[in-house]
Amino acid sequence: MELELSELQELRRQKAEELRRLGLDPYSPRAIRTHTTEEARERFLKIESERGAGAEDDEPVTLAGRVVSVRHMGKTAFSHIRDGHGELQLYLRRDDLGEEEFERFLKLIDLGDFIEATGTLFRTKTGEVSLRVQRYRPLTKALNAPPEKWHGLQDVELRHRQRYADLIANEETRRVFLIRSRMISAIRRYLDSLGYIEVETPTLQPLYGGAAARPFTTYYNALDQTFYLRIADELYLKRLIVGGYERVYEICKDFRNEGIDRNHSPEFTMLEFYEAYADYETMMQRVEGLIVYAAQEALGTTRLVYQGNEIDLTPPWRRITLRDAIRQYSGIDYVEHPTQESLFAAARAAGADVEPGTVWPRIVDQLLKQFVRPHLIQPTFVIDYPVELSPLAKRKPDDPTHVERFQPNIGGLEIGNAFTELNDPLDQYARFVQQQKDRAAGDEEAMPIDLDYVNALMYGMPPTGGVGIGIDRLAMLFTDQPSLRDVILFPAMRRLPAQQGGEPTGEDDANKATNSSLAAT
RNA sequence: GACCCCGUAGCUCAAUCGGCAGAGCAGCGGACUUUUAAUCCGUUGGUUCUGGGUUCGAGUCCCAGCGGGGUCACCA
Repeated sequence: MELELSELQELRRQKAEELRRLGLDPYSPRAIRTHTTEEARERFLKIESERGAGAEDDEPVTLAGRVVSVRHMGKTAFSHIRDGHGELQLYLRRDDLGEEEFERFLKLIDLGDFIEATGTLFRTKTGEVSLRVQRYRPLTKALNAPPEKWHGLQDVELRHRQRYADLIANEETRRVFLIRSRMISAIRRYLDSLGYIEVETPTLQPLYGGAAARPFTTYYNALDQTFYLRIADELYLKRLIVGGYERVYEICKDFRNEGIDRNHSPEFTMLEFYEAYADYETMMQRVEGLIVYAAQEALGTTRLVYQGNEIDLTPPWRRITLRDAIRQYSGIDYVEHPTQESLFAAARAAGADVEPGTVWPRIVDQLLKQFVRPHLIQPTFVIDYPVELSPLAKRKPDDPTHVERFQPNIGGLEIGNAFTELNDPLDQYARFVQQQKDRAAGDEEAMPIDLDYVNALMYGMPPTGGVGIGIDRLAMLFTDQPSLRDVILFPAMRRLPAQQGGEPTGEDDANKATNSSLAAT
């Protein structure tokens, strides 16, 4: 099958052919660079500080990178190349390169190509550190022209479908994912420094649990059974606490087969960490410490701006019980409305967006979402949730209707969920049974009973605190992005017919799976 | 899943009330030996997302579809 090239692509292909005719490989197997652009600039600044203004390097350096601009002026040309560390200007003169090489650069090197350039560092009269090129060599011919140089790539769909082009065109995109990466590595360093061990638990699970969500379903051919992509790793991590590890964490993808919006993605990244002999008080301090450290490492500050709001991460963070928060922002005290009918009426009267059939816990949740969360701009722990909302959390000793649970909220975003873990196996079993009743009553997201987990608890889990942090939401906060998709490198998109080289072959799996939502369709 | 908005050159965007599809960047040709979105002269490039319909005439209006975005629902 012949790949059809556009007019512009064909022109560039011909230039690649011309390079070949000249004995130059348009797809060189290797680059031989001596310095990154960053190292070259540092080198020159050092030389300049030693020898004074006007100094020029006397040793040649070789740089490699993508040509991102060319300004031709008769018998000279300026060009910027970009590598993974930054950009540096090339200064090309016909008198330095010879007429043939100089013309060849102008004729055969395009924006987007990778080249290698050797020369000496100096500062132009306009003050820019530059490389006076003695020779250059093509490394990679780009057949696609880069997006518009001034506006970059704006089309949201293209930016997501072709993230590579977005990264080439938009400095901001490069910044966002760099910060995300630094944030995650800082999180690992922080937990490692506290003696946490990083573990890996199954992505494909025979039974899903640890959260209320609809799973993606797939078929495990080798085991001849339906499996689920994990919606959480919670129950596995707590099994490890049962096993005797004191501090464990995992950063992984969770999958929830639900809607996509600016705060939700069916495939998202979660950090969960569990600590024996700790409770939710301890874990609040852990969260404060973790996020402050990550911000300091990734951003160099603990004061940030999210969507126009200035946020100060300095601990201690505000704490407010869920009951007080809802009372303060909606005027409703849900404790005074223990029945669905009563709470529903009060919620409706307050203007809450709830349907008549909404169950009691969901009304509470709606009140939280609608009235409280938008006000939680500065870091705030909302604590102590009704037991009905939290089947895996431990009850408060002085109030068995509530559990020791908190959710950190920053910038109006719910960035996590945590509690003192329920370690009473019989209470846990009873909660599972209640979930099963909810499921029978039509709650598709109620958790299935996990008897093996109950069995694990029967071996004894010490008092334990656990936390889940939504890494993507934290990345939104750190990078001031309004949508989760802006901090996910390759957000899921519908497949375009034109994108396929052929039909995908996932049919066996799709046919066997009772729910083929995971399989290619 | 419902509703609303968007889809024009490789990219960024115009196109009056329904009346000859245009500009900038990129590309191509040329001038220019320190430029910074270089500048200047010339120039190529269109299935206006797809398929129907209305009309003398559709980028524009109507219907359906595809793709994306937003709001809602769903998402402890």
